[in-house]
Amino acid sequence: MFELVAEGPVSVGNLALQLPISRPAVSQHLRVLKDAGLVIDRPEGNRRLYRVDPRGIAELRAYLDQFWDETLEAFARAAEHAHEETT
Amino acid sequence: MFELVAEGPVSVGNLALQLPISRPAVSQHLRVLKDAGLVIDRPEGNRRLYRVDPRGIAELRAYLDQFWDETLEAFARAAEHAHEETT
DNA sequence: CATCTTGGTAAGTCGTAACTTACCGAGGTG
DNA sequence: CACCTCGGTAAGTTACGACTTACCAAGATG
Repeated sequence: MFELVAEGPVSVGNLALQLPISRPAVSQHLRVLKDAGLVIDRPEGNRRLYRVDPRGIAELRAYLDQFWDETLEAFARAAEHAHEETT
Repeated sequence: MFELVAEGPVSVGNLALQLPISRPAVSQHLRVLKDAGLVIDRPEGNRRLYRVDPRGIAELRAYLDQFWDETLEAFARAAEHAHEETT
């Protein structure tokens, strides 16, 4: 779903065609993604085109980076302890 | 859950104490995270210590980066089209 | 070796996420 | 302005994820 949206602006109906679920189901998925700040939609005449929101992706990346940092810190602490024992 | 594990190596029971769920529930969560490659566990005497797997985090970041790139690409294509129309 | 601690697994319950069909409103088109 | 396409919303069902209790295996400890 998200991967399809990432390929470029797509309409709801178009997405439904490429997925094994109904159009309303797609609509509901998109609402969740939109609420999560991961996609943006804009009206294009009769239809609505959805695309990925770079800011959402960036936010998610930042969140992951936090874990990355904490993991490294934890490693550092563990290494220190090991050193103490050896010392 | 994941945030607690990120703070450093923790035992299953210790996690359960800090969470509003039972120990088996924690165990099951950890199995999912482990299957997803996001955490690693190692036996420590009687207990098992869990910690975040940096490789899993890196993989997830890489995956996100893909969306980031595709989004930028889509933007580039859109910009080109707009240019054509203006030209 | 009896017993305690620790953690994983099994089985079952329960809440809710994900889907369906049916319906409605808005925008395009003859 | 009748009619089509497109998409969101409502209501209902159904499958599944998250939890519980009960049980079992493995390691520590007297």
